[in-house]
Amino acid sequence: MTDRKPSSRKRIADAAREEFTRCGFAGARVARIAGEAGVNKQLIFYYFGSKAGLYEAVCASIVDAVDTYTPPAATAGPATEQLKAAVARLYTSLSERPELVSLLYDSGRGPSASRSARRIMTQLARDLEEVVSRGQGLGYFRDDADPELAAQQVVVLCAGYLGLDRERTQDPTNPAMHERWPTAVAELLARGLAW
Amino acid sequence: MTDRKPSSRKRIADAAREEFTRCGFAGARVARIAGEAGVNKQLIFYYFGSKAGLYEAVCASIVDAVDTYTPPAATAGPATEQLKAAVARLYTSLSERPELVSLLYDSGRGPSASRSARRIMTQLARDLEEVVSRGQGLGYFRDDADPELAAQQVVVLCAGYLGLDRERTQDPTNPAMHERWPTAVAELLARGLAW
DNA sequence: GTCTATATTTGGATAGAC
DNA sequence: GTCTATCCAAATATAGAC
Repeated sequence: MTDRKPSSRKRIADAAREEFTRCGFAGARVARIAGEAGVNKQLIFYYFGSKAGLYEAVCASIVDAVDTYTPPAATAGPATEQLKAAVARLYTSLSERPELVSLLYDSGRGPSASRSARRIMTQLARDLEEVVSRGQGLGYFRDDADPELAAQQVVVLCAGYLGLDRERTQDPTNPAMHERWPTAVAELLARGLAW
Repeated sequence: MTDRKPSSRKRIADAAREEFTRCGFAGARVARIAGEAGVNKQLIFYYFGSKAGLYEAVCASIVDAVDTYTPPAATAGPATEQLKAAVARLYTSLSERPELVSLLYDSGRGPSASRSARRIMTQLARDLEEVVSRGQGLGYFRDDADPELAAQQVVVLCAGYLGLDRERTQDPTNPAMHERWPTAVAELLARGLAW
């Protein structure tokens, strides 16, 4: 609050995250990042050494953010409601943080992106997995279902959908789909997990 | 058979498809494509004018291939079996043609990739959509289900999974997942569509 | 820490011979 | 149609002043 303007380093990191998200590692331009951050290009090399170094720093901070992210306490009520809420949480998180989706689907194309992608995937699935397990324990869901698999299916359904061209998934002329998707995902899984 | 060696033009196009698939548009290198095709770099410009022109030609040929692709006649038997077979077909197609997945998730980053991605998506969903509709008509599936939505969910589940880092989805130390995934997808959808 | 100026390298593209 | 040689612009990176 007191700092009206973040440090140069932070502004660079923020601008870089956006640029890498939009263009991928190869398509990103250091000059654009500098311009967007309002600093000299050279300052980027001063802080991060190289474009690759900057990319790795960005990946690390993204991973950090999801690692420390604690999902809200479980909603009370029947397991299907909790599942619905968990899917909505995930979908919202991914919508608000396009860098997660981008990193997931850009891995293997940037330096060391694979490892980051793996951790993000695991972390994102965790919340879901717990909800499913708990639902099983309480007898709401089939006990021969695999919670890890179900969680992965949800993550793929959400991230995979949002990873498709934004012009379509967030098409202003058809906002319906963007709204309907998470609901449909929750419904599908609820049926998949029912006895 | 008679041509033991395809034309230069074709070899360039093939090499380009692989390079763009692996590296994306921005990461692809014209020199590497030439090397892989066993031709001079200049020849690429002679045929395709520019890197962007080459990319668009590759996209067009990919779209063409899926457009003319006719899915095998429906398997006889109960709808859930047909669904299972259709999912397996889709998953196999996508595994064998990584360029489809790549194009789907690289759209918006290459010239005119969006349009191609859209057509591919639609085309891939078609087979599935028919199977679901037919299953509904025969009373196997809930008639309040939306076949288009179900088909899209299947495509996202398959393409979204294969789009994740190959080191994971096709991890040799864990080939189990690569094998299990399509089965799990079919099972999930079957439950989702059941009465 | 931040800038100006510049070097270096890479990569897309052209000219022209054969 | 295919090659050799070369150009030019763009992009990463360095040097050094303030």
